[in-house]
Amino acid sequence: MVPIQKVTLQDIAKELNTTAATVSRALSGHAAISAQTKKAVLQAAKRLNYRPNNIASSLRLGKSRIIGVIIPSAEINFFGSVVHGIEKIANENNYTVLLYQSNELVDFEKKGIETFIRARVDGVLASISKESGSTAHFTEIKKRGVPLVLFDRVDDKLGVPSVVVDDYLGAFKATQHLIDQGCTRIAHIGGQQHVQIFAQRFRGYRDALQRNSMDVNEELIVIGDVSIEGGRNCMNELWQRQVKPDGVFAVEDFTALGAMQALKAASVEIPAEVALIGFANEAFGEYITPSLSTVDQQTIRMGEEAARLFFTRSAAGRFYEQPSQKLVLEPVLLYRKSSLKN
Amino acid sequence: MVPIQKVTLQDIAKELNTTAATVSRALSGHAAISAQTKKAVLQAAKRLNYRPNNIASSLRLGKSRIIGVIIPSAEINFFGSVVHGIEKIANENNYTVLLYQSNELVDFEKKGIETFIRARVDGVLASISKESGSTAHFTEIKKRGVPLVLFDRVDDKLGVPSVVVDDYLGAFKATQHLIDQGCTRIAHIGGQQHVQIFAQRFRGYRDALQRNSMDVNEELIVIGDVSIEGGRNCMNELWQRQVKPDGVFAVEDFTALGAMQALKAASVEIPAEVALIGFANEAFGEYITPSLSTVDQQTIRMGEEAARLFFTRSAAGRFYEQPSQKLVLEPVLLYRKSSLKN
DNA sequence: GTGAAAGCGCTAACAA
DNA sequence: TTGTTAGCGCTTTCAC
Repeated sequence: MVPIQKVTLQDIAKELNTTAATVSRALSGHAAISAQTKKAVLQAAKRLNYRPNNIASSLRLGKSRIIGVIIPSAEINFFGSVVHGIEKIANENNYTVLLYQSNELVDFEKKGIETFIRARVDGVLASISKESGSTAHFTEIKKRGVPLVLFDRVDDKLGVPSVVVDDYLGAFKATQHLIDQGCTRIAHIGGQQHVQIFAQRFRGYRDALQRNSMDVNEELIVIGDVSIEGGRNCMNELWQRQVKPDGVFAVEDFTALGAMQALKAASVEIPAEVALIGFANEAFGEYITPSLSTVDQQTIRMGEEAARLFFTRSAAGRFYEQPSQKLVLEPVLLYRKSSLKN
Repeated sequence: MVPIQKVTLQDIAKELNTTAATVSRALSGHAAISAQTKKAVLQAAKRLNYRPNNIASSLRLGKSRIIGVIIPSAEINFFGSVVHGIEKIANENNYTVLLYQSNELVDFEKKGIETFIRARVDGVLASISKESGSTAHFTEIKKRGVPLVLFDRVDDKLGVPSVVVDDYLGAFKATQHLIDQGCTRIAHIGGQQHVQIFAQRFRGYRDALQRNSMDVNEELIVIGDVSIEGGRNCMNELWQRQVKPDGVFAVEDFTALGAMQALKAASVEIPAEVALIGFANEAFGEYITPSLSTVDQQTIRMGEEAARLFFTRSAAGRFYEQPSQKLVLEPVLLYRKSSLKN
């Protein structure tokens, strides 16, 4: 039989023949309180094992000290890592993070938004699901005056602050790296071009070639599904064409993994015959053989910056009464075995 | 300039010349309400874009409809997957899940517990961090009458319901599988024996050998650090000994990965010369070459069962006034290329 | 420096 | 079927 404790400010007050108001002030470090009372309250609180009821305080204050975060999936390393960054800053500000997974589906996204509004979170940080045709449901958050910050998968049309990584630059750097390794026939395995970030990576690839006075050869470009399967198929197709690549920039790590599997199956040496680089720095990249060169997207910083954007803009006054900001982070190249010929 | 909406039951009531109580009843599907009123309320609620304030309702009802979950790390695939299972059942019951990462540190664990108590969560599901010398801080939850369910990393001494996987059986099956593949010198790379689950996996390995009338040879057993590095070192040590194994059961997937790297470095063919199997079904196991055979720990089900334990026991009356249960799930073998000789 | 009183938004017991 | 009233636990304004 377990006795249930439900100690409130009242209980402490009774104990000391004073009122809840005084106890509240003592505990919250209010200035106008005698050292003596304060000490007595602190002791009694400890003795009775008092724990503040955040629900009551939230109701009274009209703020919950909770940030709601919507991500497509916690199982994608990228998002897990961003959340880490968010949590860090949130903790520093005595905020708690509530997580919601959209599973890349608009319906879940809507449910998440609904949940957060009901929970009266103080702000929402979100990365938009791939499925999102319409992003209208996000305006509901804004309409209610609840701060919204987008990260990575953003929609500029929503007119809210956001944090992204420079996909164009990352792709440019990755391609330049292959050029530096001596590759002369660099292929690109790309993703659906209606997805902004994939299109930008494609642009970065082309521009890097041109900057180095190299031709952009259609024979070396193949667009497919962004997945292991997709990478495998694209690589096989590339390998059957006239011109064989000696370097491959894949739009994303899982795609690169598929390409690697296809090359291995064809007994092509990596990186000796074909150098390979991906994008995203997924966890498995370190573990596979050869380890996969890739572009790190500064995930932790992305999370930190998104959270900071929420806090600083909220502190500075009404969140939406400031010009919308877009923070662009610089990606970092990770040189691993799949691309280093030396 | 964004107008901020703060619509309450009162606002709807005024609109319809009735009271908040009636509106509340209409919205919550109370029986004693006229179809007409109900319809009018629903319409008005929609028109005014009303959203219930969970904070107020939680305070009133004394329950938050939130489950707090404490896990060591979201970046370990295993836990991410368990959380998925928890969320599924939570959603079905209209509950929200609050996640807290302990980073394997007791201090964070304590902070998580503190946060959850303040947030007045209706229950806590937790997996204990590796560091946990003492688990006394968990009694704080129980003492307050808040339901606590442990999963995977449990402590029977706490006397709370729990869900685990049968580590002994998983290890037994894994070893039996290597025997079935024709291995006759099966090595074990084990983890620190003071960790319960590692000791049990060791036991399963030995018993499987004995059941098949095979010797347990000390030459084929090496205990080390549970990590990639540890696996690599242990494998190298094994390979320098008199008796060379033709099968290896590693205590865990990362350890198996290290072993695989060591074998590859020594140009040993897997599985032809040495068959290899791990434990945990980490994501990378599918992607490496050869793909890693392993023991799946029924993560989703573990999460589901833990959540169900919370709901059913809570519904059945006072959570702690029932005998404590321990649910043991049966692990499932995943046959992949690293162990299949056929 | 402390107390009294009100109210955040909701729900439930009771009354009508 | 609906209204009245009270109160969940906290914080804050206004007195004193």
